[in-house]
Amino acid sequence: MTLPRDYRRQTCALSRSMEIVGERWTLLVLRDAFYGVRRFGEFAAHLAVPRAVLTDRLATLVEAGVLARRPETGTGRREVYVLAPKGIALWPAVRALTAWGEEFYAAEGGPRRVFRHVGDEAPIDPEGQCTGCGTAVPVGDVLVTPGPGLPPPAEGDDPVTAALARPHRLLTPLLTTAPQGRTTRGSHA
Amino acid sequence: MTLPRDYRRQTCALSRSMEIVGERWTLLVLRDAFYGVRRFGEFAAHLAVPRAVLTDRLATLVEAGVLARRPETGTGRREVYVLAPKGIALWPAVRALTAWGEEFYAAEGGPRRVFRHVGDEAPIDPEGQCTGCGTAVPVGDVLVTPGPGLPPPAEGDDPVTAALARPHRLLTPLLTTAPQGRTTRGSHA
DNA sequence: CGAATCAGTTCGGTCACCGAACTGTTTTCG
DNA sequence: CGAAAACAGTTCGGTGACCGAACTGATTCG
Repeated sequence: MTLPRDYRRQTCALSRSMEIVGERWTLLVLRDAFYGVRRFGEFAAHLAVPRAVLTDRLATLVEAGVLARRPETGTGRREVYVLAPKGIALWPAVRALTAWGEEFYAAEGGPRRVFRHVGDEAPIDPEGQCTGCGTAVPVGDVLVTPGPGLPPPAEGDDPVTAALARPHRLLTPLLTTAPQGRTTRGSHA
Repeated sequence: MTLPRDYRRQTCALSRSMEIVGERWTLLVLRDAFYGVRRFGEFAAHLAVPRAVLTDRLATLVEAGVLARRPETGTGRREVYVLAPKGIALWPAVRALTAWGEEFYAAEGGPRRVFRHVGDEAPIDPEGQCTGCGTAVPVGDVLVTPGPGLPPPAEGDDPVTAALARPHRLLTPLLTTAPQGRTTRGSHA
């Protein structure tokens, strides 16, 4: 595990952020963590990231206090990675970048996923306001729902992709059963 | 110039964004563009990025429609890089990441820079709302002001750094006079 | 004209990333 | 219990991106 690459001689706060979350794959790992992905194999299968890189990113994020590594609650004795408060504070950034991608690289037919307010199910705008009730939606009250641009579920989908085809609340565990074998390739995210 | 690295098999909108703005230095280039940096040499001196990498990033962003390359208005016949509407739409993402860095990696004494609403000069919160009047501040009405955590101006500062020690409105040209020689190292951002 | 400025390009060295195979432990199941 | 699968990483060789420094050619200035 290496230290994050430094943007030397920079005093702007954005450079500090980029040292933590600016490396390849890091923001995709955090997005999955918001979606409720928690275990090493789930991240690996869903993202199709080289496992060594995933190891490095998770360790860096844990060391930075963005993620926490802790024993799985309930049954298992396995370790899981969950967002710490410092990681949850990145939600506006993840939402803004996702919204930008939806706006300028929309799929045929419309957005791939829509973030909705869990109360009234109205979509959330790129700034985080509920378009129904007008309030700022806290991250725990965000529902991820499939949009018209989402590809239909396929046979070879990994369990994370399959689970994300159904509405799901952010920060709640996505899978209860164990994911399958490690040779499956990640497919859709 | 190479194509942006692909996050294969990903259908999430965030992956599309990361293919454009997820490469090293890219978001720092865009931040400088919001600050009013426009010329190749200004970016190079302020960021201390390898010039070949800067060439690649600017070309990628122009090709993607995030920046526009066009002749300098008024006097010069030189080319400048300015934000296109698609680039301006990235402001919420840049603001959110900058705010996160200020929150968790603040300098001694406080924030390095504060974004304010040009009307009432009240600070803008991480979600883009003016803490004074409560409205969402459009990017053109944002004032960047030095904060208590900003290092004092030094002798060797490049012109961009020096100019950013004074309040400045986003998207307006930062420098009117020509920047100095290319051997100066970037210092502070 | 001669010197300085400027926007890139070229180049060799180093390091991060990649994919695939492998290791050791834990869990599942006959 | 014992075998087999699942799981969380580690190891490894190859490739490409990034790095700093020097260089090029066009434009501008004195």
